[in-house]
Amino acid sequence: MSQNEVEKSVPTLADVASLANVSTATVSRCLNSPDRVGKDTRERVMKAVNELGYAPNFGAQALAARQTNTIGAVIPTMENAVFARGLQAFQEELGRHGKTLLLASSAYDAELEEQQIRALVARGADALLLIGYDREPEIYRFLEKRGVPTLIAWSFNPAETRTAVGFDNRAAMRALARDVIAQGHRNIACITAPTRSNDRARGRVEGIRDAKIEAGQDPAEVMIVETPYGIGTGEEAFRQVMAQAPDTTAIMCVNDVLAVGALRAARALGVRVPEDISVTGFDDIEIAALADPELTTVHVPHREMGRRAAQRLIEVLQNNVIGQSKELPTEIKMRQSLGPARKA
Amino acid sequence: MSQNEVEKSVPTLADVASLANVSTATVSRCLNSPDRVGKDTRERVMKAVNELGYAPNFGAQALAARQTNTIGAVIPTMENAVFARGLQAFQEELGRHGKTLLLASSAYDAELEEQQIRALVARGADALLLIGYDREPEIYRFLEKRGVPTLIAWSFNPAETRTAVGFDNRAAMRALARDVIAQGHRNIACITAPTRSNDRARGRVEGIRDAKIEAGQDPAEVMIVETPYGIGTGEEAFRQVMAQAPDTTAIMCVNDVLAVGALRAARALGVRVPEDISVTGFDDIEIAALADPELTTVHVPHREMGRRAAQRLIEVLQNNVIGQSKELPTEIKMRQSLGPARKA
DNA sequence: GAAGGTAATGTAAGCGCTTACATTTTATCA
DNA sequence: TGATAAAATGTAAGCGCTTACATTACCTTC
Repeated sequence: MSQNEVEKSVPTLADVASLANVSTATVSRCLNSPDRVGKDTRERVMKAVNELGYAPNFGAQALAARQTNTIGAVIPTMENAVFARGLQAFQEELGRHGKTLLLASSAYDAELEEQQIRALVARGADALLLIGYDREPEIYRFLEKRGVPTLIAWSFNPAETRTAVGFDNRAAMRALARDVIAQGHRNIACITAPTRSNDRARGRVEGIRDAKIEAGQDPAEVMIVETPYGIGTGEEAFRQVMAQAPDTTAIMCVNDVLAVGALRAARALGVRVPEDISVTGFDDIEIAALADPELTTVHVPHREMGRRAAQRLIEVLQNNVIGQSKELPTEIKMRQSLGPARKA
Repeated sequence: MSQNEVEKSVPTLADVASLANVSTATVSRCLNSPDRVGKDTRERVMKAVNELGYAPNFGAQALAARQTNTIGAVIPTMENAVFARGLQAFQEELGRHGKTLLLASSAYDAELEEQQIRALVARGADALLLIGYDREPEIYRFLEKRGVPTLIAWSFNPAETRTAVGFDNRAAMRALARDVIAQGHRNIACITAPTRSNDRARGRVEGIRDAKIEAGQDPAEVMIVETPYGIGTGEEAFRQVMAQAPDTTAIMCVNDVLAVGALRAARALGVRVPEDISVTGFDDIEIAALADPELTTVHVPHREMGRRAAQRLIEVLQNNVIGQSKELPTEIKMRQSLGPARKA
């Protein structure tokens, strides 16, 4: 020992160094690349580390190493099960690689999202995960200027240049719409979340129109009701469709939550699903299978998406190259809420 | 201008200072305590900041200021809606005060939780939010040694000394159990999540026993089935109760997810709820009101808890004092799944 | 056994910011 | 108007770590 007065404060690298009788450089090497240090030296240093209960100072490390081992994510909200699920997998994978998650949410508000992105960058996020492509070009410019690698999730669009790990929202909904049309439905309504600065919702709506066109029908026939995310808003939207377009035989919702709302409203109104009207969702979250009738929907591999996104970002940090976009497959879950169109 | 060669790299405080023709100290003051700087100087500096697109370097700031403005939280999992909801509110409130959330999850695993706590501290979390009291004393010692203020959420137990913002799990369940007993139930079963290192679940189970005792009944009569969190596991547990204790007239579950599982199993088995058997939940998440029959449960103010927890932690960082524990009220939501006990 | 190479360690220069303290400018008032 | 206080700004010393480069120790090899 060679101590001074009180051992009050937190030990630093230098304390460890002097205890182990080596230079700070050696201690640093011991901690960061142990094989570049002799065996007995290493043991001596590690012993000192334990004895002192040393742990590196984060700020100093970040400053000197120029990275924080922290990855940021900005999602619309954790209260939406799809994001909670994907993010959980994302965080788990990050943790497995020694990275930590910095999290912020935008409440589906573009301006708030921008603020949050800036905040995460200011907090030293080494890379960023963002949901969907839609965003002011200015933000992307900012990110590039700061050199923060960014990955898009939840969307995959071959027409876009940015790297994404996601699925083709439009194609997925188009596939489901084909099935709906195949059941004889022509008067289709769509309940959607706001499509402004939300390419996922917009793509899904487009998918329905695509299928109408394919079937030789007029895409303008599709009644669109835009409403915020929620069960209650889904109920209201259903009522609105019934009131304004009583001929409707199928309602396609851009997510399961709105669809469950529709189902509830149908029951309350005494409308039978699927005998009187069919309802479909999107996402395949837990309540989809729990609903009564069980909801026909599009299954999205949220967990896999989160996990892969994390892997991608970790790769970027290592190789400094963000690879190709990756499209994940979706799958139609045919359940009870979709049936043949009723006769007019 | 007074520049050298390429304006490639990220601008620093010094760049701003020389552009604005002031010292770095003044620039720093402009950014951190603007009122300590003259008006025109301030304007000149801010102009330079914008011109250069300057943003502070996180590591340097953290190192010099000895804080990161980052608050950590370790939760069991985001996939559980109660945590997603509470955390969402927590993060929103943090954001409102310029703090950022560092998030990790433990998957209900004590050892993983410890790792995550250490990781967040290593990433410079200024303070920590933890779920429940149960935890190795060693971890608390570590946190104290490192001087990281810690707040407990989701639990409130006057017998514990640590500061918490939560609710009294035991008392809440006791109250619900009283209502169950008042409906004539005596053969009560309890489906619970693992109670080891989970004082919330344990408290809820205890609450049932408390009520039994109050009613002059033997608390040992309560059949306990422990199973991991999930709808599927809830279903299984329900079957197990039916098989082993067919006299049971009420099943109290420690959370809504297990209860919904029980409800499903009941339907599959042709057991009517509540005519044949009553089922109760805990938490009051969305599916509780969506279930058929609607689930009688205990409403927990998750969002308020998250918000208050954030406020507390922010206070600590300012005043260096973590105040009194705060108990939040819960409320029994009487719905359809609880009814009178069937006659033997 | 001298030359040349490799492995282990040390030296010290930053990284970009905050802040205590020193200095200069401006305002106030007898 | 000069003394004095208050406000504005500057100077410079760290904060604790990483890492390029320099140095030393230790093997090989012919």
